[in-house]
Amino acid sequence: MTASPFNPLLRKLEGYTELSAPARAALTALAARPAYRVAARRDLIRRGATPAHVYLICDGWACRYKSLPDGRRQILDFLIPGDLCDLNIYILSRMDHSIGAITALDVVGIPREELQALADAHPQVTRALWWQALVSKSCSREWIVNVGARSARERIAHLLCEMFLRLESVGATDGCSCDFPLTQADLAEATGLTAVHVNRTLHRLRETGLIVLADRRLTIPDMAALKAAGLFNPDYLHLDRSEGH
Amino acid sequence: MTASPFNPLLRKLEGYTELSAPARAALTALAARPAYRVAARRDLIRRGATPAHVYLICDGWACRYKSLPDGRRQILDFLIPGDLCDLNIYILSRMDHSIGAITALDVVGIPREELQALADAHPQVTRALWWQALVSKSCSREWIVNVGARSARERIAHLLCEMFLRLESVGATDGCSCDFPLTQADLAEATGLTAVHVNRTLHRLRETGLIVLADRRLTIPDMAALKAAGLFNPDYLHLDRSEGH
DNA sequence: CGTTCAGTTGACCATGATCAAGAGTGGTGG
DNA sequence: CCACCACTCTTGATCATGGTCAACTGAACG
Repeated sequence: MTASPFNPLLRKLEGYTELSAPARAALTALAARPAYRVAARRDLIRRGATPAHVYLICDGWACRYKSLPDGRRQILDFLIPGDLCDLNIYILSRMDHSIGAITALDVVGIPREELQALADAHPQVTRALWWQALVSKSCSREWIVNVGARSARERIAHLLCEMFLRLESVGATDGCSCDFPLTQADLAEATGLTAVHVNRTLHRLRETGLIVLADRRLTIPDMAALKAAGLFNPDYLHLDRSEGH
Repeated sequence: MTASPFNPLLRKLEGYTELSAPARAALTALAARPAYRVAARRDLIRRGATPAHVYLICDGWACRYKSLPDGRRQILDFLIPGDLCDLNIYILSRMDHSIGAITALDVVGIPREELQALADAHPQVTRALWWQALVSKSCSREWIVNVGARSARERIAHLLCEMFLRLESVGATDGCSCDFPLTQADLAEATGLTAVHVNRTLHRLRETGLIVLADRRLTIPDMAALKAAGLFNPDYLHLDRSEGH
């Protein structure tokens, strides 16, 4: 259990909307329960399950994914500290995809009723959670564009931009660098490419100086250039608080 | 304005969850306002707009799409009768994509406050709307798999299965046939293929007897076979009411 | 030390893209 | 009413992006 596991969520929500002191305190208290640890590469939630908790990632990276009958896998999203697994607080439905740990994970499970009660008591929290749900939908749409319309180089550049900005929004970056635990196989499953082709594409991105990526650490010396290479437009992340009302 | 524009939405929501008589009446009344017509191939909502209404498609087909700076377009979803455009009833955020009419459209615009009031008054409605939002998220995820992990043949077969089942759930099919207004270019933009390749792939699907598609009309003689061809698993549509609680 | 896993590189291949041309259809305006 | 235009579908020829198969390196780990 980390010292203040909830910080990333608070930080993210406050990027979206203002939170009153009581709302903030309530959110902090909510997650002030023991985090538990999931080993790297293990599943946190399996397809077909009906989880009674909403999981909050406190530390580490996870991914949503779906498998096809013949073993092909598609990663649908990456989850980083501050992300909530599934906001099914109103409806208990069967998972149609799985969530797997990339790295070792610290997570807390929040009972649905408790989150619901909190949302009922604090309209600001409701709004912040809605915002988070809408943003995650918006991300899904952008991923469709990524795998459907962009070239290999653009896909990877775009994904790197997205992850860097998301990490930045929860304070998990360090200047123009960040930890980056994804393997090339992970990148392949997220972008709809093969690991071999990801390797070659990363090679070219490195060659042209757009990224420095080694030892699970990513540096983006010139973000504007990488954004251009990935046709990246950050609107869909809705990181700008002023957009809200 | 059609005779009972709201039927598709009611029918769809009742597929998800039970509605009390008053809830049903309120939903019907909500849409008992004049529908207006959008010409085929016109935009209903443009990227960057902040719509004050939630639009309900009463008749016709529309699509969500995003454009890249160089003109490439990716269709993100198709909207059919009974579909609500954007459930931003809590948060007014700027559209990060556009919605365009495929065919001529009959739509009604429901003021956000009114839908919100209805949801507040009828918890069943809230639940049904949440369900609809979660299902649409689930569809987005499946589309990522479609364009990211499936072959051309699989993508098209999958899309045809999805649309047919969705049409069936609002009563817009006729045995194993349905109206199908998409052009091959539309299919291409939805599947991340070129129109030429869609043409050839459809040709092969027709050749093997999996589909009959001509004159904007689709017939699926053997749904099980088409599902197999598209690696289609209908779970993600959450059409089964028993899944709810 | 042997094993496993991530990364790398080369050779070759195939799916699907691109370019191009023509047929059929429907709509529109002179 | 007909000529013209635009759009959709179709097909062929050729190309390229990215996939497949395979072998090797180095690091991590028991």
